Amino acid sequence: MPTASDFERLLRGASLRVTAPRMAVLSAVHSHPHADTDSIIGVVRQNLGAVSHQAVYDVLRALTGAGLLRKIEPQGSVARYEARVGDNHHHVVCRSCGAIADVDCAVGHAPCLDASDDHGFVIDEAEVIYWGSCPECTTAAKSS
Amino acid sequence: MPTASDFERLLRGASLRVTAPRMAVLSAVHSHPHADTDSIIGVVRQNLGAVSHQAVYDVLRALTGAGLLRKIEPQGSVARYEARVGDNHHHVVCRSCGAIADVDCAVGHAPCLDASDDHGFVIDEAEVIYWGSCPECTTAAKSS
DNA sequence: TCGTTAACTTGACTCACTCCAGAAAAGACG
DNA sequence: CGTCTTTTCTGGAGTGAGTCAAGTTAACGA
Repeated sequence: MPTASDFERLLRGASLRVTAPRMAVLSAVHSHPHADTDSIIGVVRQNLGAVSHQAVYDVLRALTGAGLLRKIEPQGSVARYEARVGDNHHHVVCRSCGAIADVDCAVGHAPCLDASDDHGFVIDEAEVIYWGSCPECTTAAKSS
Repeated sequence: MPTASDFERLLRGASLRVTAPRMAVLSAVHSHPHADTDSIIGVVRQNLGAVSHQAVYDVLRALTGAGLLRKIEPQGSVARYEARVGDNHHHVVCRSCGAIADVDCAVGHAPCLDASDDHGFVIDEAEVIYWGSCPECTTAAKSS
């Protein structure tokens, strides 16, 4: 778990101003991976008091743009953010409860980056989402 | 390009009632792959006259549930539908203009379906989205 | 310490999508 | 063919994540 000064260093490294909302958002995402925007707002407000939702949206966009956070939005779910960036990992999401877990890349460092026919597109990233059932839901389904 | 009777057979095969809106939606999706809901509504109205957006949403959900259509929704885009189902193909989407193209599976019939650590999840599908730049945007970016 | 400029606040607004209740049509059965 | 039941369609209101815009506040370099 990174400290406040780590976050500050991250922000300065991205030439972003160091403000309380930004620190709080960074910290919230680090401690709540895959949290949706609303939860992040909640966590930030617990730590800072009143913060406008607009500020949080703003900060999230700024940090995502700077590469400090990553935004993921699986179908049927609202936007979620995570702090693991730059290591090209993927996600499993549970069809019934929506739980998300990280999955490291199965086939080397840039999985499936070779499409069989790329239609002339210049591909720079492959995003993989595994759909399935989480342990809890699998158990629940069996016992019912 | 399938004919009206093909669509009718599809609907009956899925034990769905054959109605004009459904035929029109099927036809629209077949002739406009990756179209968003609004465009589909537009095409359907061109063919049928007045149809409520509600009916189209309803039909799209029914057809998607029956496996006749597939819904895709890349980040930052509204829901789109396509008629290619059951062949496990993926998509490239252009970061700048949002264009979508089909990509056949690169590594056999179920690509990347083996996650290195599945956290106990039972995985039944791997969805891959390639991000990049389409030929038009690549050219435009170079010349500017 | 001061000025510039980026960041934050407030509040209204948009837009894809959903919910609801009633009307209409499709399919089943005699 | 006519009636009944079920499903679908219509129209309109509603929801909620996210955005826009204008004005205020605060970070940071000089």
